[in-house]
Amino acid sequence: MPDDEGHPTVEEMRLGPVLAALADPLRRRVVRELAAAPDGTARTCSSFALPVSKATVTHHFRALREAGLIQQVARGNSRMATLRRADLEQRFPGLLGIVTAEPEE
Amino acid sequence: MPDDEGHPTVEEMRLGPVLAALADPLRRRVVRELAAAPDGTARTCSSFALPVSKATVTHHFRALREAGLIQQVARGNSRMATLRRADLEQRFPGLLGIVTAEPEE
DNA sequence: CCAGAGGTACGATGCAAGTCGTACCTGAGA
DNA sequence: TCTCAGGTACGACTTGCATCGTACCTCTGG
Repeated sequence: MPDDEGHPTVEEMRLGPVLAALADPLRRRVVRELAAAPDGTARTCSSFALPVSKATVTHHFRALREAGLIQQVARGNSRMATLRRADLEQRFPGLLGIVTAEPEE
Repeated sequence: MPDDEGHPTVEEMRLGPVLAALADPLRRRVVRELAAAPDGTARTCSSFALPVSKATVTHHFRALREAGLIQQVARGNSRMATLRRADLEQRFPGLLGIVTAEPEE
């Protein structure tokens, strides 16, 4: 069962929601940028400078979080997002590499 | 440029449409069944016995075809569908394996 | 030749998704 | 303390998607 903030466990990750989350180019961009950074890198939602409103940013990060792609932890004022790299590699080996290999859109 | 029937070339395959096509469980089921069969296996749309109407089946196969996942060739009365296994492995290595590894839904 | 099966095309419908504005809450910092 | 930036919640709107029925085309088999 997902926790209070909607993070599924590794076993709870489903391919359908994961692929649906990655079908959106903005969300793939977030995953790509996190994957390009050192493992464990935590960034705020706003640091990605997505070309949409704040409300829409929240919407996209929820989709990523509930699919299991990222983890969000409250850190003071903001919520830092980290890529669940090891979990993803265990559950869907190679998927992250495919997203990373995609050229900028 | 895609051909008359909407098949993209390997270079034209885009991750977004491919992931969007695979986000649907019915379409993943088609890909899984084709991937489980010997390479080159050609099946008719109706042979998958999808639990939807004929019109919807056509819709799903078009999505798969235009994303580049399958190839459809007219064979007499029907259109045989084959998995573009080698093309997919070249363009998105490992993706097919991830879909295949998914348990029946 | 004709009936039927396999598919497509088109229009309609219902629902989910992406988007936004606004209001609101909560820490950080002046 | 007060202001502001980071996020969330909610409602509204629009677009896209999955779905269907129906009509239609085209082969194949009797």
